[in-house]
This record gives sequence, C-alpha cells and structure tokens, in this order.
Amino acid sequence: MEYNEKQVQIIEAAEHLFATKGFEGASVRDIAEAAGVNIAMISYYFGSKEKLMEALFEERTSHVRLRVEALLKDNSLEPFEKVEALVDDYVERILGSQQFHKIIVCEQVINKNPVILKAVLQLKKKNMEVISKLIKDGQQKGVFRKKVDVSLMMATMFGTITQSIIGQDYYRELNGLESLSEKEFQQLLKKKLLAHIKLLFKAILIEI
Amino acid sequence: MEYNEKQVQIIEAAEHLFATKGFEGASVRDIAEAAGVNIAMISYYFGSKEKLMEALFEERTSHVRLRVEALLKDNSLEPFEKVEALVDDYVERILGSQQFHKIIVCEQVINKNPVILKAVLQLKKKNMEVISKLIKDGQQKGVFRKKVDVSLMMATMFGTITQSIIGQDYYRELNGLESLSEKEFQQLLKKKLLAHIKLLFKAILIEI
Amino acid sequence: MEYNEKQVQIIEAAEHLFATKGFEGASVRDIAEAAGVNIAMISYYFGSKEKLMEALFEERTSHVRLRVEALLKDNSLEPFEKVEALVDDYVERILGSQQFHKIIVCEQVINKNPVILKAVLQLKKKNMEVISKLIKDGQQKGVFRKKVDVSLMMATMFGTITQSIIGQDYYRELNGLESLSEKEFQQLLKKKLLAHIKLLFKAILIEI
Amino acid sequence: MEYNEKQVQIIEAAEHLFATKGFEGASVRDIAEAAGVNIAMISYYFGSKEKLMEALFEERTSHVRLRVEALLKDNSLEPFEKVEALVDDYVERILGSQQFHKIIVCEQVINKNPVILKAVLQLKKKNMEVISKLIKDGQQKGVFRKKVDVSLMMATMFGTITQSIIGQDYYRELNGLESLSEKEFQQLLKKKLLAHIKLLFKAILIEI
DNA sequence: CATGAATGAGCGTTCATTCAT
DNA sequence: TATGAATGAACGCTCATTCAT
Repeated sequence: MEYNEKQVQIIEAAEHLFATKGFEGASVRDIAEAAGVNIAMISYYFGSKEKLMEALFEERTSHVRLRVEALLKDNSLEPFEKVEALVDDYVERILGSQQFHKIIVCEQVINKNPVILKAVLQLKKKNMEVISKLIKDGQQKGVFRKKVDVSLMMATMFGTITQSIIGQDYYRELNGLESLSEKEFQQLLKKKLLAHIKLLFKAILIEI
Repeated sequence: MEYNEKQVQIIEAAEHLFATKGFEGASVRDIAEAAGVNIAMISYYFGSKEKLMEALFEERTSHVRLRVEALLKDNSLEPFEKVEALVDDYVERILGSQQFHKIIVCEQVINKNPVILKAVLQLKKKNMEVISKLIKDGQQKGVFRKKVDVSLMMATMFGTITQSIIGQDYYRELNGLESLSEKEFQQLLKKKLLAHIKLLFKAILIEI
Repeated sequence: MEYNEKQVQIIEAAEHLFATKGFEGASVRDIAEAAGVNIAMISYYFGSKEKLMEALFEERTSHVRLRVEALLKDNSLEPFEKVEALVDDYVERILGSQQFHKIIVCEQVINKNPVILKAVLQLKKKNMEVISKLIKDGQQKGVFRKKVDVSLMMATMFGTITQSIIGQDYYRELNGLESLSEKEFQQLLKKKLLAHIKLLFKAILIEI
Repeated sequence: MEYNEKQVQIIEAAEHLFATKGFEGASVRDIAEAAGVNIAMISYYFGSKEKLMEALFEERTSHVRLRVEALLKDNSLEPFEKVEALVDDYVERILGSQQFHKIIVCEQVINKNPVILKAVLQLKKKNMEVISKLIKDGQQKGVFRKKVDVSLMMATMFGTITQSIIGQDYYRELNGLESLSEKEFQQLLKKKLLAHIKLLFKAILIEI
C-alpha cells in the first residue's frame, strides 16, 4: 500500500498519539490537528479510527516479515551466530520504532482490535516457527541444549526490550547518563541490551 | 485506607475493566454497572475516575512495600538464595494479580496519571535499592560478578513475566495444554517461569 | 407507559418537528431546543432518536385500539349507522392529531422504521378485521352489497382525510374561508369531510 | 430541458432513492453511487441536491400539463365520460410513476422545497380549473348535481390512489394475490381502482 | 469538461461529573 | 448518606459542497 503525503502525516500523528495516549485516549480531532489535516480526512482516507490503526499496523509491519526468514537461509553462520543476528535484528528494529512497539504491547492487553490481534498472532507464530527451526538446527548439531522453551526465550527478549523502553528515562537518570545526547543514549542502550540479551540467550541455549 | 463493601466492589470492577478495556475504554457506567452500584457512587466515593484509579493502585500496592525489605534482613540465606526468594516473591505476586499488573504496564505507556506514575517510580526505586544492596552483598562475598546491570536484570524479570501473561493463551495452545484446568495451567506457568528466570539470573550474576 | 413533564415536552416537540421536517430532517438538537431540554436528554430518556419515534408512536396510538372494537359490539345501531359512527370516530381522531397523522403517512413511504411499520400494519389489520365484520353483518342483514372491497373503502377514507389535511391551506384559500378562525375552519372541514365520506361509503355499500 | 445520459442516470437514481429514503435520507453519495457517477457530478450538473430535486420534479411533470387540457376540448364525449377519461388518465399516470408520486406526497408534508411546493400548487390549481369547467359543463347540461365540492372530489381520487400505492403489499397479501406476477397485479390493481373511483365519482356527481 | 481531493458544519451519541433531594 | 435526574463537552463520523486541475 502506497500512501500520499497527507496520509503519511496522519499515520505518523496517529502513531505518536496512540503511543502516548492510547487508542481510546487519542481522539481523531487530536490526530487530525497533530497531522495538520481536517478531521474529516481521517474517515475519508482510512474509513474509521479503527481502520487507521489497522493501516498503521500494516504500514509498520509489512516489511518486517521477510527479514527473519532470510536469516534462516543464511548458511554462512553457526547456530548461535544466527541467534545473535536475530537478536541484533529485533533489538535494532524495535528500538528504532519504539512508539509503534508501545502501541502493540498495549494493544495486546487492551482495546484488542481483532484484526490487529490476529495479525500480531500470525507474526508471533511466524517468529516462533523460524526460531524453532533455528534452534532445532543447533540441537541437531549438538551445540544447543536438548530442552529449550522457545516461548519463554522470546518472552524474555521482547519483555526485556519492552521494559527497557518503558523505563529508559529512569534508567538514564539512575546511571547518570543525562549528559548524553538522545542519540548517544539510544546507542548505549542498544549496546547494553544486545550484550544482555545475548548473554541470556547463551545461558538458555548452551549447556555449561 | 479502609473501604466499605460497595467501595471494594467498585475497585474490583474497575480493576477488571481497566485491565480489559484500558482506562479510557472503561466508562464509569460500565464500572458502576459491573459493581452493581449507582453511577454517581464513583464520583461520590472516589471523587473522579482518575482518583478511582489511584485508589485502586494504592489498594493493590500498599501491602507490597514491606515484603521486599523483610527479605533483605533475613540472614539465614545465601546471596543467590535471596535472589531466588525474591524471584519467587515477584512471580507469585504478579501472577496472582495479573489484571492489575496489566493495568500498571499500560499505565506506564499511556494515560500516565502523574500520581500513579510517581508512585510506580517510587516502587521501582525502592525495588532497585533493595536489590542493589542484595547484589552488592553477593559481590562482596565474591559470589556475584563485579559488573551487574541491575536495571536490565529487573527489566528481564518484569518483562518476561509480563510477556508470559500477555501471551499465555498462545503459550497454552502452542504447547498443547488446553486439557489442563486454568488452575493447573497457572501452576505450570509459574513453575516454568520461576525456573526460567532463576536460570537467567544465575547467568547474569554468576561467572562461569 | 407514563411520561414525566420533560419527556412529554420532548415527545411533543418531536411530533411537531417530525411532521414538519421529517424524521431525518429533524435533528435531535432541533427537538431538544424546541422542547427546551438538553440534547443529551433525548438519548437519556428514550435511548435514541429512533426509539423516540417509537415512543411517540406508542404514545399516540396505544389508546386507540380499544375504541373501534367497542363500536362493533354496540347492538343499538343499524349496520350503516355503525359505519357512520366509525367514520365519525376516524375523522374526529385524525383531524385531532394531524401532525402525527402526517408522520405516519410519510413513515409508511420513507424511513420505514421496522418497529413502527410493523405496528402500523397490526393497526391496519385490526381495523380491517373489525370493519370486515361490520360489513359482513350488514350483508347478512341484506342492507349492504354482496361484493365490497374493504381495502379500497378504507383507502378512500384515509386517503381523502390525508389529502384534505395536506391541502387544507389551498382549500381554505380556494373557497374564500380566510376570514374564519382556525377553529371554525377545522370544524367546517370536519363537517364537509364527514358528509363527503359518508356519501361515498353509502355508494360503496348500498345498492341503488 | 434536455438531459444527457449521465444526467438522466442521476435523475433516475434520485427518483428511486428519494422515494425510498426521503429527500434527507438519501445522500448525494448514495445517489451518485446508484447512478454510477462521481459525487461531484451532482453539484456540477444540478448545482445542489435541492436543485436536483427540482430538476426531477420538472422532468416528471413538464409533459403532464398539456394532457388534461386536451381532454376538456374534446367535444365527442358526454360530461361523465369526460370525468371517466380523466380518472383513466390520472390513475394510469400515477400508477405508472409510483416512485415519483410517493416523493410528491411526502414533499407536500415535509421538506417543503418552496420551488416544488409552488409548482405543485400551480399544478393543483390547473387541475382544479379544468375539472371545475368540466363539472360546470355537466351541471349546465343538468347531468351533474348543483353542489359539488371539487376539492374533496380530487382529494378522494388522489388520496385513494396514494393509499392504494402505499398499502399495495398488504392488499396483495390480504387478497391472496401473491401468485400473480408484479405486472399482473399492477393491472388488477389499476382495474379495481378505476372501477372504485368511477363509482365514487358517480355518487359525487350524479343525483340518484 | 469532468473529477479526486478536501473541508466546515453538523449529525446522533456517550462521556464524566454535578446537584437537589 | 446515597441517588436519580440532568448536563456541557466531546466523541467518531457523514454530510453537501467546493475547487484546483
């Protein structure tokens, strides 16, 4: 789906406001004003507020699906290198779209637009399949543990990232990182998160 | 704060509806109806919808603060045993109040009632202090690593629990656990979560 | 159903505006203003604009049903006297509630609220049954024609009254009755209509 | 006024939708979609929704005016034969354009576009003049009653036809005519209506 | 000549809250 | 103390219409 300039503005404004105020809390008036368009435009372009949310979701996830699969096929990497590449990919992507990630987290708890819920579930399923294959491969090669709970492993990755995003202001203050620019801080956070999650995944996957 | 029967009913109804529909999505009418009281009661007893949320928060967290501190003072336990006890405590508590936990997670992302945000921050700070002490103790005893990022460690615990709660239906289906009763499943989930988090914490804290 | 003062005001305002502007043309804001109440009152008391229409219909027709049946049982009257009494009753009633009658006529053509449509049909059916009995009685007594199309007879009565109501301003002007007071004119119209319809019914029912 | 193909499509769609949903109930979007044209076309071709209604009215009535006058001048017919021819003409025409007739009936009650109202009045006036002459002629020839209320006579004709159109579904069911094709039923209805109205007009016009 | 894009106004409805009782 | 009645404000959405192209 290709969107024109105004549609993109609306989607961006919606992303910001849904992330900040929630779906119910962000009124179409707010969104229209933030996007610098007439209120009627939202219904005109997207049909309804719900459909706008779905469009936002589609827009932000459509390109994602292919990336994970590509990784799997790459035969130049060892099993754990693949896992590390996967973590790199997820952390990079989620930290790069924090607003949207917040929306998805809350959407899974409240509001529960069925279209989105279904799409999220599909995405999760796809993720699980790919990662399960990846892990099975490592198990066959004798590198990974026999028993791995992939769901919990994913929960740890997504959960840790989510909590880091939510608590980043406090994290910054706590570690005296106020002097860093936003960009520098984000890079540091990414570095720390990557090391942390990779350490955890090593513990989960590899017998000591 | 002591609440009478009707007030308790309101708080319980609010907890359920805030967790299900979000703060904005749950109307005072819904809450009043679910609680079996007059609409005006909510403003009458709590002042406003926001104040009701604050009362709910206070009611659900007031007793919590003492428990962590008690743990710290217990001298009969080794450092990592203390960490394990702490994990036991958190997992037990959060899994035992999933509805409320969902509210808090979303509240940190959206709506952002300043009173609650501040209280959550205080709670986090308290947690951090206690755990930092606990870890420092272990470090001095030479059992724990020198460098531990407590924030990330906490993020992993809370994040993993949260993701497990959010994705429990999918987890159940994925692992073919539909035949279990709700209670049995919750117990299994708790067992798995505990083992998983303790494994992670060991990896974080203890050098191999 | 008993209505309080404000509800009655709303129903009356609605009757006037629905008759003047049609159901779609009359906004709840118009009605609320005309009734001197807050806009929200209409949804508050009646649930919706549609339900308000239904309430109006119910309010204006509930007492009607009994009257026709009473007539049938009256044994002191000859068949055609009964028919005349029936015409008296209908003309009296419809001319006495012209606004409402207009609404019903248009409602049968457009908008077609299913609840009302069904109720109108039931009313028609009841009418037809009673009048059919009345006519059958006259036929058995040998006073009325053998073949009478009751539907067309009713169509003539209702149609003539409706057209007279719609065209009353033009009728008044055409016959130079501007000097009459509204009340006097209504009485004259009723007199004329009664004589006219009775003449027609005699032609329909009685062989020359 | 000559209309191009698209304009004709718009007028026909408007006729159908105005008759079905009323003027206010039928949106220009509905009409444009039904006509298979762009929304902007309606304003572009007709100026506004109101003007479209006026164009529809003009289109459907312009050819009518001449027919009644022609009848009057025909000297080959007796007075009551002329009346019968007139009834034939009206019933034929109205039953042949039921949709439009419904619009006009409702338009006289609600919405009240002044242009149309004025035109309807003119049409009525013209009708009345012609029929009055026709009746005066019959009175002079001693065939018709001295006192005839032409307005009520017309009200009976139009009203009976209108009611028959409105209630045709019920009429069909009541008389067990469901097996007839739509065309057959319409022909039967016309036959019945003609006989009925002519009977009534005889009663109105001719002394027994 | 014809239309996609756009809009201000208004729609019916629901909201959290107030207040007289 | 408890509540039914009531309300102003805001909700998401659709309306007829305009206008640049």
